[in-house]
Amino acid sequence: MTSPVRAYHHGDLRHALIGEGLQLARTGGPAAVTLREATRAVGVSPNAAYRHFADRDALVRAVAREAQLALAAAITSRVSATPAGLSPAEAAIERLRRVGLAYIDFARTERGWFETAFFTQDTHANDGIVTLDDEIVAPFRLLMDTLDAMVDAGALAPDRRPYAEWACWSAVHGFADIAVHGPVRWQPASVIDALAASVVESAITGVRGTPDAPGS
Amino acid sequence: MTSPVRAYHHGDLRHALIGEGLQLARTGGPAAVTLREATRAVGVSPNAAYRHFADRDALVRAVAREAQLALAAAITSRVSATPAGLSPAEAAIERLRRVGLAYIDFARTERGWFETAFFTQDTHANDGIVTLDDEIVAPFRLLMDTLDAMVDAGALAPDRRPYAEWACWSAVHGFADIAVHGPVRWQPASVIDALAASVVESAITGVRGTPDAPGS
DNA sequence: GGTGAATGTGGACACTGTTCACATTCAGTG
DNA sequence: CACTGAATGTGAACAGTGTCCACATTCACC
Repeated sequence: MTSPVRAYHHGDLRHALIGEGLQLARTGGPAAVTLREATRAVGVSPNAAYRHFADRDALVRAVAREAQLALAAAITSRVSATPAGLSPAEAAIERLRRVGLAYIDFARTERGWFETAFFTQDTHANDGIVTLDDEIVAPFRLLMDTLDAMVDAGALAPDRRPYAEWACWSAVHGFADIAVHGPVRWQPASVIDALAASVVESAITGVRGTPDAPGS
Repeated sequence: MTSPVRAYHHGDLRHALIGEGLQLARTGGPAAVTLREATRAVGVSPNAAYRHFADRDALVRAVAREAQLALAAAITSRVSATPAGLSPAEAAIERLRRVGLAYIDFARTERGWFETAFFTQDTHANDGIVTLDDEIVAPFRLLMDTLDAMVDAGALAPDRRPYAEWACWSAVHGFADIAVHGPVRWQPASVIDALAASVVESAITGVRGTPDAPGS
């Protein structure tokens, strides 16, 4: 679109740095997204970054937000592929299952992004009161909607809805973390798949209060 | 015991560095345990550390192991305090509940140690086959034992035992991580307590396949 | 007592984030 | 069109980090 080479002004350095940061984070996690490497890759002096980010941390946070969106996209894609032909209740449960499995798969296939998405340094702590909604990330909102839909479809008793999002997110996020960092890490993929499925089923059972009826 | 000041040889530099590393990790997490700071605090030249650790990473891993033991101790202490007078099945479930709550409390009160305990850099990747047992950390073994005891006490159906450890650990570890890094972080302690209790109950329900009978 | 191994030191290098003063370019006003 | 202030990028520098090298000191043992 614009002229290919600009001598001085880059034009959109901020997004270029975020893009480069995403590439670095993808293979090396949040620690790999370094100010000097990102600016070097873009072909700009290290200090140029300071015109667009207050801090290295600000860059990492911007990259983290993108990684969160990538996670949300992966979940949405998997949920959208839910097959037709199920009863409303079955479909709602199947969607919740897909949210969990997509979350875990993303952590395993895009480990660097997953780590980056949940990287937080405790700066910006007391900048006023932080309401929960301010920091709700895209994947979490997807989970909330899915659970609400389960209630609407009669797949989840309304009195079991409160706090259900935390139980689900905890189980899935915890397993994702363990599968990426913990002792499961070296197991063959097929074993991890089985464990993931088991954990997700257990989480669904825990939330609904009763195991799903077996069958196809 | 030994002479208070040694001009050259420290005597037990390795443990001194680990101890200093623990102190640094406690407030600053794994990133704060730096080779130069640890050696400085001990009063020794930075390179002295290389006689006892191959790497900065090796030091951090040694500190991480200590942090894992601290976590295991916190869990054991809480489990040991299980009141008497419950039926064997009730006691077994109560013990599992205490494992989970102690785990979460440790993460919240000793955040730096908790982060350090699960800090892993992917070095030593292909040094031969790594069996699961090799890397099983102390807290995980505690969880396994507790679940086995539940089966013995009739509080958990034997066919529900397989994989139960992963469901439990995932839920509890995931919530701990969220409570420390995620959006729950800024909530008042009472709210986090309620969420933690809810998550643990849900995990227990998920594993057993049916909600616990209400009542004390 | 002497000798080799263990341990600690000092200096250096590359890399990082960050700050300061300065250079260049853009955008808009007279 | 010229000028001027704001936006943006540069260069040199400083402190801090991990790590390697050659060297110094001390310990343990023959």
